[in-house]
Amino acid sequence: MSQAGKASAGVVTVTVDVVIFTLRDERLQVLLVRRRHGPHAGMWAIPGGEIRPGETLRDTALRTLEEQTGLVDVYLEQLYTFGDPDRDPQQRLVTVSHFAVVPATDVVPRTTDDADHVSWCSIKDHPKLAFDHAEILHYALKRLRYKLEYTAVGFELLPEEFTLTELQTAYEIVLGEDLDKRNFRRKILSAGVLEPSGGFRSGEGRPARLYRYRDDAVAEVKARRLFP
Amino acid sequence: MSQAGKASAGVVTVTVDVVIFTLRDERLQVLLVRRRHGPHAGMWAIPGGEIRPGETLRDTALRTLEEQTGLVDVYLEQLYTFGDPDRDPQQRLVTVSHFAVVPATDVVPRTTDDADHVSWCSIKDHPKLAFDHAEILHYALKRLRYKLEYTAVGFELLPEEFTLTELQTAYEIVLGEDLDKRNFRRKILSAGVLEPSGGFRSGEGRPARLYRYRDDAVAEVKARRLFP
DNA sequence: ACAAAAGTGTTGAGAGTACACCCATGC
DNA sequence: GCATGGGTGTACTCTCAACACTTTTGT
Repeated sequence: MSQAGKASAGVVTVTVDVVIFTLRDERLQVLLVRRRHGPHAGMWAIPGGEIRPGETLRDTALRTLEEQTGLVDVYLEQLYTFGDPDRDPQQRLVTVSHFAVVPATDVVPRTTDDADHVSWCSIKDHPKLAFDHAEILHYALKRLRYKLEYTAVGFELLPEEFTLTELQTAYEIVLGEDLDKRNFRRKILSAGVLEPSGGFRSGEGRPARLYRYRDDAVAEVKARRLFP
Repeated sequence: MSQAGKASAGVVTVTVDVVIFTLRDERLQVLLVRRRHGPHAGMWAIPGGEIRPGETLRDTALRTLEEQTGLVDVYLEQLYTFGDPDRDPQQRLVTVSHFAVVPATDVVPRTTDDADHVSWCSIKDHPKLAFDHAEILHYALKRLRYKLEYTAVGFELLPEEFTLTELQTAYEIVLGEDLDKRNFRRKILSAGVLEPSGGFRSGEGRPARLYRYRDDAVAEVKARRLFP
């Protein structure tokens, strides 16, 4: 292929994108922005931006998160790095994608210098996205579902206190399948990661006991081995 | 922090590193190179290099792999991207790390323009490494062990034909624990991913039946759910 | 015949799954 | 008193883990 010598790979722009998940209106949603500038101006995209000197990649992601939602201290992890040479016609663009999970609260998205519209959007019905962002979104969803099965990310979707039915509903929405109430409760309680907060939530029927996630809980992974 | 405007994050160098695993001498080993140039000249490091125009990140990793080992068509996956601002004092260096798994054959490492020594090295007894490469190595090992439990990477460590005892030994070496022979054989055979090649390997005792991995096998993941 | 490695079954314990009714509250 | 959602237990199946002896070959 190309025989460009070393130290001359040309100008490379490194950006960080963050797929921000939440639960709203009984659906799994992501935050999207409409780009104000650049070759994809006017198109919807995953929020993000260039890395700045002195920032770690995670710093850049956290900054993006705060700029768009005002939230700090949320669940965030690095996802995958996309760097195909033709993903942006203007420049060599390498994007380190992340995903974040924020609680189902009333977060008001904020516009920024780069984005003239910001909006929550259902995962299964999103507009056409800039670059290869649709691919990133799919990958993030796959990973979220996957991690839900063997880690405690699920709790990040809910506010600090929640009922068991709310938790079950969150799992059902993300996994896209129904779960048995009695089995769900037995399993989640026997895992020992929840504690009753003491409060109750009153609604239409019998009040539901509120729980919180024990932060001293070790949400350990016990994958069933496929082979050995 | 720094208020560098957009499109001015300065010069960023993007490199791709590849942690190459193999089995040699009853140990899990990785390929290391001794750097010929740069701030870490004379130090051992994980092989890799800068991305070139027209190359995908995977292309760069595959090229590195071929330059160092001559191997093509091996197992390779992206691992994690490291980009802390202080990992190289000279420049902003973002490294997309990968890991590869190559069969336990007699691969002769090759030196390159960048590396005056190349050598296999036991994973648990490696020299001090340049940059944050020790961290990358640890992370790669963790991921390899992890994937071994729910995918078919294990087979990539062996030549095309192998005995069940060889396969079990490979698993034991990587996982660092002993496995029960009967349970191992029952489980691996009932998974339906192996087929007898028809041959036998003669050694000290009774000849062992040779197997190969069925490339039409779907090595599906069945993680046991932790919570729901 | 003996050394050396290959090969082979059973049992008990724990986890997963399917399934239907009573309970506490607000109106 | 009734509608609404909260809360509870049991039986069957399947997978996992522990465990020891026979078979085939080379010398």
